[in-house]
Formats: sequence, structure tokens, C-alpha cells
Amino acid sequence: MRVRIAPSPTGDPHVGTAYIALFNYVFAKKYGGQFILRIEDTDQTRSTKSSEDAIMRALRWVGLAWDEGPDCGGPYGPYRQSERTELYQQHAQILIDKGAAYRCFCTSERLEASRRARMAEGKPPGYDRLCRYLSEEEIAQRLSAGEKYVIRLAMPLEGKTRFFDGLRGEIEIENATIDDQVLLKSDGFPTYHLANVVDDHLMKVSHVIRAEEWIISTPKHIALYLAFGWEPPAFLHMPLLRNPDRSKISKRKNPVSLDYYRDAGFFPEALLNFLSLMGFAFGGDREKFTLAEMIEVFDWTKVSAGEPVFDLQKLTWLNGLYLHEMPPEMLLSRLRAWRLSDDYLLQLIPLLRERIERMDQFIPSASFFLTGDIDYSGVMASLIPKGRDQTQASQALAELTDYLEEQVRHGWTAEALEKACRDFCEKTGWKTKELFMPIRIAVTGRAASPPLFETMVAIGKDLTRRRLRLAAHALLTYSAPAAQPAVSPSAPAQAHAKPQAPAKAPPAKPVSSS
RNA sequence: GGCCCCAUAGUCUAGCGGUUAGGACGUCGGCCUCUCACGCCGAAAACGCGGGUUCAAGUCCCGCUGGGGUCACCA
Repeated sequence: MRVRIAPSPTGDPHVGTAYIALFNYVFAKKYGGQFILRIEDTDQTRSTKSSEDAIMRALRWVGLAWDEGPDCGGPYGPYRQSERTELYQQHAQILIDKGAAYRCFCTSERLEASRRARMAEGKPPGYDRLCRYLSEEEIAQRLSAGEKYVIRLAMPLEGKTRFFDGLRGEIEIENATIDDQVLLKSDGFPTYHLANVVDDHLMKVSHVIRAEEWIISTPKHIALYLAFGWEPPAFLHMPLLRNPDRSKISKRKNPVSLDYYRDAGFFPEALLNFLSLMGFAFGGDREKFTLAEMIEVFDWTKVSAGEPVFDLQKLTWLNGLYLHEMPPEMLLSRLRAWRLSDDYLLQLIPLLRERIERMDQFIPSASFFLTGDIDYSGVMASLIPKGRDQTQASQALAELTDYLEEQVRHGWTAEALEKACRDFCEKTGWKTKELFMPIRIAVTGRAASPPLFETMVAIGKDLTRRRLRLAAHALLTYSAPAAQPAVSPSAPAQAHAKPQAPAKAPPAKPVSSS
């Protein structure tokens, strides 16, 4: 029995990856199988090494160790798809030879135009299969003319594909509704569909346990297995994690980066336990259990296909259970591994040293470096610059968060942040003077702080972005008191232990002076 | 919109033809207590709707509704 987790290194390590990895891992360990990590970096424009590193680091952090992978190797490597391109090209050729795939010379312009035309006619927007029926001569001629092409799957035009989903039972999909998927892109790299099937077969994966969003493309994959003459693996689609509004979990509505959970002070074992609760019932009303215990009792009949909403509050409660039961020495070492490490404190000292005169001022001055989410209830008014309203301020902070997401992808550095923030102001017509203060308040909860961008670096990408979103959100529901006194620069916002920021801010309380 | 998936309290879930529909988060109330927290006790809160099948339906079947996913040279 062999299973795999196959993340695409195109962004932050995603909580959904950990979720799927968890169930693969548990299943593998339950039955003495292997758990494989395969990096699906076939998108040359979006894949990055830093994302790959982050994903592996995060997966190790949660404690899901793989038996085979790009770092530790294994009998069926390499485990990074970018190192296997030749393999996919060979297999694409096999499909062409068998008539199960064909070259398509259509330009993206033509595809776009055809898509629009089909939409206008009320037809589904898929490929119109123009190149599927090209004559041998024409193909040869266009090849020798050096035209660029992709290789598409010649999907059966009739009949149905039936398969058994381990969680839902029989699923039946009409072949005619499935598009002739691109298998090999014009840059020579495979798409997910080809690479995935070829690798799963070559790596002897027996059970494909992945997210629900893949159900619809399963017929494509089965068509590929059949065309190659291979036996398809067993399929099992886990439900998608949800935002509170039930849409697929996303960074705008919920923290999704595993690094956020780490930096916000969650324990990996608590996160894993919580993730198990998303669909899995231990039995006997037990909610707290270890990975080992889960493996012991695991069975797919205990997993439901419902669509679970990821509830930060319940995760926090569960984390508290772990924390309360932890021996003091253990908790101390966890704290040290977290933000009380020499490394981290040493990073803060240069930022804070000039701003304090006695050692006792260090902890209060550093508080926002050492917390997760911030409570803005005491500083709401100063989140809104003069001459702007709270909607504008909220929108600016929310848009800035997205903008940083885009612009500071390749390195969360002070220089990059400053440039991005300044560019953002220029683009949106905000003065840096008016917007930088709300940003500072959002990030630190205070009007006075060390230099903003260095501070953002020290706080870290995920916590910073979370706070910006939180502040934007708090502004949305803020109702200003008649006369809001300005917050004194030395007044720290109270750090809030719960990750869920209070949506309705209580009336600003007088801030205590330290 | 086509296709596919899902459906027990606000949220996570138990239930697998006969239950006062169980547990947990959250909420509210109380106890404990120098405060707070923890802990303990209690309360409110759910089978989406309509048809079947059956002596009996949250549980099986069909339809509807609702939600979601997917329709890329992204995964």
C-alpha cells in the first residue's frame, strides 16, 4: 500500500496540504504502507524553490514525515517533477502513437476567441477539438514549419466513466462533458494530469487520496491509465476545508498558511488533532487524541464526506487543552523554540534598544513581537486617517494585504516591503503620510513602534498579513463613538490571546499606563 | 449555465429502521475562588422541504431546495 502527498510549490505551505497529507499518512501507517512526498513543480512560472522548502519545513513541523521524497530519495525517484520532464515527454509520445492523444497547434488567441464564441452560443467553453482531426500530412507540415504545439488528451467522445470513490461510492460522469485536456504544454512541461498519472503509476501509488476538487477530472486520469494499459489506483476524495461562509478555504477569509499557525503559537500536534476532527470521528466522544491513537483506530468508515468549516475558535480551545496538560519544562522549551529563542530576541534588541532606558521596559515594548493576533478595540480611531472614512481605510488595508502577497512573494525584506508599500500608495492615491500610520497600528497595535518595515520583517510574513486583514475587518464593523479621544502614542493596544479578533469592538476603554 | 459532490443546533460531529436525537466548540446561567483563568454543574440550540418504501424513517429510494466544487498551456 503506497500513498502520496503531491503539493505544488507555488505559495505558502497550505493548511489544506497538511489536511490531505494527514489522512494519507494515517492510512499508510495504519496498514504499514509508504507515504511519499512528491513535488509537483511543473508550472515553471509559479513554482519556486523557497516555496518548496517552506512546504517541506511545514510538513516536518506538523510531524508528518515521509518515507520517500526529494530530500531523502527512494526507489522510484526523482521525486521532483521538474526532474522528470523527459519521462512525461516519452509518455506523451506513447499516447500519440496509440492515438490517445494528439498535437494541437491552436494559439492561445484562437482558443480564447473560440471559447468566447462557444460561450455566446451557450455551449460549454471547452476546446472545440479542431486539431484532433488534422491529417497526417498537415501535422507533418506544421511540425516541419516549426509551429508550436501542445499535446492534448483525445478524450473518448461517448460513454461514461464510472469509478469508485472511497468516501462516496460510485461516481459516474459522461465522457462527452470532459474536455480534451492539455497534457504537455508548449514549453515541454507536463500539466498536472499527465505528470500525476505517470508518476502515480511509476511510483506504484496504490491509493490516490486527494481533495474533492479533483473529482471532476478523475475521468481524464482514468482515460490515461486505460490508454497506457495500466490499472488505475483506488481513488478517495477528501472534502474541502471551508471558510466560515462555506466557500473553499482561502487566505482572504481565513489564515491558510501553516506558518501562520506556527507563528500564532499553535502546537503542531493540536493542529493535526484539529484537522483530524474535520471529517474524522475518533469514537466514544473523544476529541483529543494523538496521531498514534488516530492511526490505531483509523478506518475510512469513520470519515465523513461532509464539508467542514475550519473554526479557529475550536482549534484554539483544543490547543489550550494541549498547553494546559503540558509539563512546565516542556512548555518552556516550546516557548523557547517559538519566540523566546536567543535568535529571535537578538533580532528584536537592535529594534528596541534605543527606545528603552531600563530593562524592565523591554517586555512591554516588545509585546507585539511576541503575540499572535492583536486587539484593536483601543486604537480603532487612529486606524482612520484624517479626511478618510473607515471604509476607505479598511479597503486600503485589505488591498495592501493582497498587494504585498503579490509583490513581496520572493523575499519578505524591509526593502521589498518599503517599496511595495510606497508603490501601493502611489497606485491608489494615498499619501504615505496618511497610510503608513494605519499600517503601523494594524501591525503593532500602537502608534509608536520601531521602523515599520523592519518590524514587519521581525513579526513575519504570515502574522503581519493576518493583522492587516484583521484590522481591515475590524474597521468594517467599527462604530465610532461621538468624540473619540486620540490615542496617546505610548498606549499599547492590549494583546489578545484569542486568534479570533472581536468583530464588534467594545467601547474604547481607558488604556492603562505601564 | 452544464457536469459532479455535499446536507443532524451558529460551528465540528455521533447516529448506520424503533433513541427523551448523544458529545464537543461557541453562547448564556450557576458553583468553585482574593481576582482572572482552569475546572465542575446546568440551560438554550439541530434531523432543509416534499413525496414514496415500511407496522415504524434523521437513518432506505426519488424529486426539490440550499450550499459547494469544476469547467486554464494552475495545480
